[in-house]
Amino acid sequence: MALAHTILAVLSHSPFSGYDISKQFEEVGVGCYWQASQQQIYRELGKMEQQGWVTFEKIPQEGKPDKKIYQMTEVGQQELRRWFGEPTEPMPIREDLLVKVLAAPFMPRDLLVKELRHRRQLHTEKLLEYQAKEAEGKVCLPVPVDERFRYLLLRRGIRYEQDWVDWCDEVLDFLKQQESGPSQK
Amino acid sequence: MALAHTILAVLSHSPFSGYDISKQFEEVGVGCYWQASQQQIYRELGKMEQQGWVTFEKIPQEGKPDKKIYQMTEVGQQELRRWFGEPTEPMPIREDLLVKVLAAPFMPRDLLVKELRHRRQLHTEKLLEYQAKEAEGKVCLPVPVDERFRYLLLRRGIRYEQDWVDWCDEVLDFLKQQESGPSQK
DNA sequence: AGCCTATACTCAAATTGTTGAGTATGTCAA
DNA sequence: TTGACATACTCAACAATTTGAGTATAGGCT
Repeated sequence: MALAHTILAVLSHSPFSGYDISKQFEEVGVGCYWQASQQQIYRELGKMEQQGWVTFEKIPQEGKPDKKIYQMTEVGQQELRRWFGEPTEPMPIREDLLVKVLAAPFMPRDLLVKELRHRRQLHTEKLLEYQAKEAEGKVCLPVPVDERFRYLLLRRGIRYEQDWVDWCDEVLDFLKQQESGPSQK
Repeated sequence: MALAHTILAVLSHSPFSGYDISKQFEEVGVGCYWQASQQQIYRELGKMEQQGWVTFEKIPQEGKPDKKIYQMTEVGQQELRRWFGEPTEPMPIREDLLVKVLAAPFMPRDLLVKELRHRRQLHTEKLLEYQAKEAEGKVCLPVPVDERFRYLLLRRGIRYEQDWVDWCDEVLDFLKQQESGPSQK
């Protein structure tokens, strides 16, 4: 049920349309740590409206479908606060790449190397993107409080990507060592 | 579809019963980077059998239901190899805790601190568990090849938990600083 | 003129994941 | 001896996620 709460968290900053929210889920701000498709968001908003967590105002538009601007209700705020007070559990990692490492002893070594390089590349790109964002934000101080919290999320993203890159290097090093000197069978 | 491939990866080490596999998913070896419930595994094994990726041998047992020992087929091996050659994408992070940080500017600060300490604790425990495992494994060399690959997975787990602990500390520091000197509004 | 992208939302289907109950028995400890 | 725990699997229902199509129009590119 965390999707609903993520939407509530977004709406606590300001009212948005479903489309706006889905855009935010694609961006670095939200999307780098919680993904959801447009369809999921629309459906969830529908459910949330039924539960009274949000209300919407229909904005008629010409040439486009009517926009629905969603806003948190008092009930929604209470729900968010209630959820905020509950302890969370870490999400389990679910990574195809790690499954590949599990299967690796029985697979051609070069395919694994290729894959690791590929992943290293992807994580490096993300990392650079986040670091650019970080440098950008550091220019102008003072910053409003919620910007500072966003910065902490960005830090989480940076660490995460850096960690992946480092691990890829570690594995790549391991494989190189194995190759050069397979001293033990 | 990665669950099926994870099961194939497990079965490439040796034949197992569904129950055995589900046990492995609970352990550090597999479970720390791919979770699945017993029911999921049984269901998946059923599907895989229909597709011809695995076969099973019924082992009658006294006092217990018959055991089904699953084994990869030639087709299953081919499938695993095909999948192994395909590039993988990083899984998106989905963390309640990060959603909480997003909502944090509008929530009581002490609840966030409590939550961060809680999570820091959980990750520290995991970390110690993994590090114990690491130290254990380092005693006796030489090690067979597939043990070495398992070690790389353990390293991924260690890094992951360490990274979470470090980030929690970073956020906790940030909050302490905010508290003591809220110089800018 | 034809195509792609962006805005803005809806509906349906398939797959995956979670939760809980049900069947059966052996072992170990309080 | 009662209750918890481990073995070993099945079935059912629900919730969540993914995938894809469908409706509609404006604006820009070729």
